Amino acid sequence: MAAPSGADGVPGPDAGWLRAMADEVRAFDRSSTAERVADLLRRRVIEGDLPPGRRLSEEQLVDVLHVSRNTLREAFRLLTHEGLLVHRLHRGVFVPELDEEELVDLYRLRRTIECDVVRRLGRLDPVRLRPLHDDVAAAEDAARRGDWGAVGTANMRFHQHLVALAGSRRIDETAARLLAEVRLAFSAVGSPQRLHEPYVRRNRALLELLVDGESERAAKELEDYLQDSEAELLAALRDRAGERSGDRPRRTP
Amino acid sequence: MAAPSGADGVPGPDAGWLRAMADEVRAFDRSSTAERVADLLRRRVIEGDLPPGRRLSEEQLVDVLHVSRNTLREAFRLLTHEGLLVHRLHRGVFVPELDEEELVDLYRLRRTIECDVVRRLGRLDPVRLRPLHDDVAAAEDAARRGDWGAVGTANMRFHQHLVALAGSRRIDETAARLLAEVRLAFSAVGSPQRLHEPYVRRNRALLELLVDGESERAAKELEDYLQDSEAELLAALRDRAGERSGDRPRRTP
DNA sequence: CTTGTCGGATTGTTCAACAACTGTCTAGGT
DNA sequence: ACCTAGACAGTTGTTGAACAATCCGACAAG
Repeated sequence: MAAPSGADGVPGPDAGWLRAMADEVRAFDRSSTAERVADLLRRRVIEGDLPPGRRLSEEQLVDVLHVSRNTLREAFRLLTHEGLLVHRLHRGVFVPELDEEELVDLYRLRRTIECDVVRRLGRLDPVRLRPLHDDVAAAEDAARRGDWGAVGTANMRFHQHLVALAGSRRIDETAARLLAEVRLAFSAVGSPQRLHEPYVRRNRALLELLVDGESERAAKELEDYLQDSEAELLAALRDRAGERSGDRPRRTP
Repeated sequence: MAAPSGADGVPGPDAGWLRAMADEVRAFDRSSTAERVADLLRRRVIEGDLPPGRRLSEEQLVDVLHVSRNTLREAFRLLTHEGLLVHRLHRGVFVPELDEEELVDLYRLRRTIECDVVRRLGRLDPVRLRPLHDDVAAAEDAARRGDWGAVGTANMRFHQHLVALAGSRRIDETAARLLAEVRLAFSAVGSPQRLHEPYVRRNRALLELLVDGESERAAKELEDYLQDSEAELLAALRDRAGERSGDRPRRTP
């Protein structure tokens, strides 16, 4: 039903044709207005244009986007479900501020999913690893150019393609949510180079372990990888919190 | 921010009081008509009152529930995101019919999360296992009474409390969604006794492994457990599908 | 048996208005 | 100077109605 497979009838030679076409149609008429608005806002939030803690006014956005309030609210709901906005009753929607506790929680589930996916992989057809190769190559290229934003994007796509190897819709969706939230944390931190550069190399190392079918070792490596990433992000977050409370003098000295 | 913990201030002796009260208030003022409607429908769907494949008419529900169409649609969105309803453009919302592929996908993520949570547990304070004890006891009690619906409910709560041991909000929420979908699959299958009875004993066995701190063995046991559960559900689903296509004669014999 | 067309029914989207709630500010008391 | 109660303005929650777009079955023509 909800599965986009065209596997209803004959699995004849037309299957590829039909399925590709069906997917295209689906992508085209995807219910539009609300989702288009959601796409727009999603980009803004992930890109960091909207700072964490900021409230998104319905009235204001309705004027700018020329959509009805109900439609806008539907877009809000989509993004809220993705974790990119938080909704507080009678107060509106806000760009979430990930505190340390939230970040730990986020990485907890991320480790669970990604490591488990990798551990269960075993040896697999090299063709399926192609998207991962492309992502690593893109990251290396962007790193050479010094475009750390692009490096971050490529790294995120690497992880998305990594979990996609499990071939599970629900895992893909859950991972997508988590990775979007991770990017949110990224955007709240300065110095993107220090944040992304080390993981270009580690992604390649991870990929090579997968090519060799060393899924168990790959899972172990990924575990450390994510541990380090979390620690670094946590440190950056703590620094920022320190600055914030530091530059404003105490009320009663 | 979004975390509903009341652990902001002093962890003094009042913590229990305050937290309980805060939870109660929160449960009360989460009114938001849409959420109340969603709660109502959620129960109906999980309980199996609404058969899979059934369409929920907006007009009809608006009349019965005395809410506006927009509000009802908001409730639909909430449940759609939980996987308890599917939305087909210009056709309405339906109670999903889980086919075999979907069920496999569902259990794939369920295994990933539950097993990983258990594997990482290690030895832990017996107090934290108390909810699990209660759930197993409730299931055994209901089984003695022959109330297999209650057995199913207790088993589901056992798993919810199991993953709660990880102490992660995101894991709790994801598991809740998955378990709701599992119940959906249950309701689509007859003979609840055969479906639930074996797992009462297996839940107790699992719990005892946890009491002994044998988290690695517990994870392994849980893996088999879920494998069996999936297989049984798949078989039941296949049977039902067979009956359906069987009682209608072929068009061109 | 397939293809084209029509009409009823249902959903998608928008709008405007009112009710309910939140955070802030002020007035008054201690 | 500090605290509390109450009013105020601004925002969100909810409703009902309206119109456009789309689906579905039926019916007719090739």
